[in-house]
Amino acid sequence: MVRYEKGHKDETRQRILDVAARQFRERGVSAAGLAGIMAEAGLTNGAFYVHFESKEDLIRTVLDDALARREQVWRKLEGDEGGLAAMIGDYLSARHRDDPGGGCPTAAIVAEVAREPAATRSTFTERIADIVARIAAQVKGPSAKQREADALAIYALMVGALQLSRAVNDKKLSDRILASGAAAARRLTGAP
Amino acid sequence: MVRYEKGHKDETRQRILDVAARQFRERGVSAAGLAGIMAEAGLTNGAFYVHFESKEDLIRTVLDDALARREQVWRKLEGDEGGLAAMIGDYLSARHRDDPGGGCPTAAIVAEVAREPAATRSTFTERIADIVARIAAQVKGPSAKQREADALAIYALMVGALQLSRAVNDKKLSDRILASGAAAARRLTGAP
DNA sequence: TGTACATCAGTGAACGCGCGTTCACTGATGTAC
DNA sequence: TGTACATCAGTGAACGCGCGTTCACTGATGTAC
Repeated sequence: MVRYEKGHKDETRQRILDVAARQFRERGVSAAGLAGIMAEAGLTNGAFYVHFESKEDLIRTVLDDALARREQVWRKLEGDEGGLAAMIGDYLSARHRDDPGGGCPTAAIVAEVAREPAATRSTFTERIADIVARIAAQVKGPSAKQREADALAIYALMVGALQLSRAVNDKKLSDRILASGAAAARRLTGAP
Repeated sequence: MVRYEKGHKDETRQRILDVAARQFRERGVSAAGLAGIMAEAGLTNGAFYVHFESKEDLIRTVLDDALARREQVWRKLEGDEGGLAAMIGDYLSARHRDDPGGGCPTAAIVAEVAREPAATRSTFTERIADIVARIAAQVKGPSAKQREADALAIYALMVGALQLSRAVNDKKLSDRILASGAAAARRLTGAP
């Protein structure tokens, strides 16, 4: 019925991943259903299992894929002097706050990841370690240990502030959370 | 069938709230079902609607109740010199990390709160504002504005670090997240 | 060149199950006469 | 004092619905002879 061009299956798989990544971040991992994801990808229920073993497999793959893309963004900063400060401002911006579906997977689903099986949490751990290493490479500090510590704190602060800014129902408070978080994160970078 | 002692209904209601607060934090708000909550409270499905209008009503009430209790803990620090530093250490401890069900509701469900209706988010906002005000009262800073900004950043950092420490599947990294988060949060208090 | 068959991404109905919610009913108590 | 009735926290079965997963089937293509 369908003519299978070369790479057709890979494209379909990537389309499912993209839709799932968005829905997981927008609705939450446990609230997003496979039927809804497949429908938005233009497919029916059954085709899901041609591409993935289970929902857990999908979650793991989405995390791996989405966080790897995030790391690429951080990697671009390498060697850029004011890059980290700019990245902090971009992360804690109204635009990012108002687009959870297209934003940081960690901020959207970190609490749900904590409840997932070991395999999923291990995938998450590897990707987070990479991202933290990117931040650490941009931080001023007397030792590698101190730079990693500061990078961990900066990332935690960004993730926490973005989530709080999304949860509160008061625009001005939400804006203050973003601004205060960004200012404090910059202080932690050790920049003059 | 049951003899209704004075305050019996209030006790039952509080028991449902306590069980729900624990299950919401342990499993997540959308993954925790009413039937399971009622069963653990020693009741059957139907009795739920004698006490609450809907699941949303329960979520709102749990948030109000659990965060008000959290604020009481912060309130005890008032006037205590090293109280804030101790509180940060307690919040970012292995004990708190390993007991999500009995811990901070914000760290456990803030991302889900962001997806709730306005009424729920407003309740959350009020309680968060109270807690941040408690932290601000303990922070050193040149102005009320700066103290609120620092308090917001400290709270965001604590929430983010606790969540990350729970999600990663590497004990040593998890411990480093807690320690680095606590050290950075203390730096933000403005203490010498 | 034409025919038979294997491949495989995708279809769509069905599985058992748990969800939030509703409702007729129970039965111990308090109140009215 | 005894009887009739109202109250109401709680029971337990049922509602429609969506969940993750399974599976017999479809039909366009590539391959073998």
